[in-house]
Amino acid sequence: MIDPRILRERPGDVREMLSRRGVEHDLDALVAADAAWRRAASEADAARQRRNELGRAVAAAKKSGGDASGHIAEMRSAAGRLEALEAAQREAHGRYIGLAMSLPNMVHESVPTGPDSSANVVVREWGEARPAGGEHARIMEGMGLVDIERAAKVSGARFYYLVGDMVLLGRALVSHALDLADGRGYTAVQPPYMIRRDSMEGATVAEDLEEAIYSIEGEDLCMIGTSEHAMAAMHRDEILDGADLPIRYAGYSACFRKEAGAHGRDQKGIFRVHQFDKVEQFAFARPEESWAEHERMLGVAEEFYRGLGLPHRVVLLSSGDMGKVSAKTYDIEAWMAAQREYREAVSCSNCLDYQARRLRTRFRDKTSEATRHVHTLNSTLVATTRALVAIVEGCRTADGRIEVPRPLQRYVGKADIGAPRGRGPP
RNA sequence: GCGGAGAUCGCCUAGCCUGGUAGGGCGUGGGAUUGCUAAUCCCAUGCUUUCACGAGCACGGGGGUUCGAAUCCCCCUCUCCGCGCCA
Repeated sequence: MIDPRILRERPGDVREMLSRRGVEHDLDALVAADAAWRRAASEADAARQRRNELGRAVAAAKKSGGDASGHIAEMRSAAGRLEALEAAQREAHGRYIGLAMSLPNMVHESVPTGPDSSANVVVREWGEARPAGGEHARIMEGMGLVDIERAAKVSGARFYYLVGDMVLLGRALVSHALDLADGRGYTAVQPPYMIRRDSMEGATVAEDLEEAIYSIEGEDLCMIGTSEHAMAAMHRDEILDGADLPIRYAGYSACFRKEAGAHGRDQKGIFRVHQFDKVEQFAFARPEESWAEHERMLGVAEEFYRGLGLPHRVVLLSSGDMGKVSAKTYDIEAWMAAQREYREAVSCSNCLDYQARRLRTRFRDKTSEATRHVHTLNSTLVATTRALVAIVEGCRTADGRIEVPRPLQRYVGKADIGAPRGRGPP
């Protein structure tokens, strides 16, 4: 949710945001609902004040043994009026919230304006992006490192069994990411993989909830699409101590995605799947420090890919390509050698106070001070499946083995991966 | 899953039976005094809104009864104890 003050004082800026994002939204209805709600609230407020005064008068009269019947009669008639005013207030507030919750976040001035990814801007490139022939699905299946067919039989499309050394390599990515995060001031957190619907609604927008998120039938629970969802909601309805900021978490979890809008895209292998493991950077920051935190966070993710020796580039997403909760997003796109393309491996966003407002996460330095909403930021450190694809396609030796990136070797226990020693599935 | 007990302003707690402005202690912040640390005293210390005075809201959440609910009734959530089941 954006600050209602922006809506009231600078509606032109909000309109500009909508046009830059290419999103339709009934702003007039939202502004009207805001005004109606505030009016209804102050009317109901006045009626409550009158009721409270009368209540005190009744109590005083009864205490002194006097006759309170006159006041009680007046309260009786005021009660019906108050009820009607409260109903009007509830209705107006519901209308306002409904419209405000679906309004996307403001867009930062440094974000390029454009309809889609074609307007994204490449910020920098790293490493030598060499094309290669071996497609990850074929390589991995050929070496018995993944079983897509049986996963399809058991679970359906976009699932996979990882097998043998590929499991160790995935685990190594997670271990290395957690160690790096620890060294950069992040506290590791393994969050709940299912969260209640109202928590999910605070962390994401309604349309993503429908398209991307799995719900548990018969329960008020959703599967997280990323640990970001669980981390963002972690301090909901809290007032944090400003001295504790920034709070940096490295969320480690499985991620679940419906991929409902992706029919036909990236069908092969483990590139686009319903489930993967991810280590995610998440930060709660002071508003005046959040842009520096954003760059810092991107830097940690870049450090991870540089350390693995994986060629990649940093891209600043355009206004039309960004998520609705983000004010500015960088992607790190890793080189996928067989696709001969850079593809998204990391997404690093500053959400300003948009999530914090929805989740009521605030802070202050002294109890005498007014509360302010924190800023929330999130960035992938590593999504295992995407990184595995980049490694399998990009790190092949002349004799067809997969070279384990140096920082991962201590976790995998070997320098390269060949065919399994007769233990893989036939 | 069954039985029992609970949830009050950062922490502890009173109030609930018997409905009528949510009180106290600790901690924290500010001030006074005392040649220091300490002790003592005063003020402030849930949230929202207001330039301010003030007003409203708040006793886990939501309904209901009532002129009026922390208090009575119903539903839900969570915590603790015992039993059952279980990695």
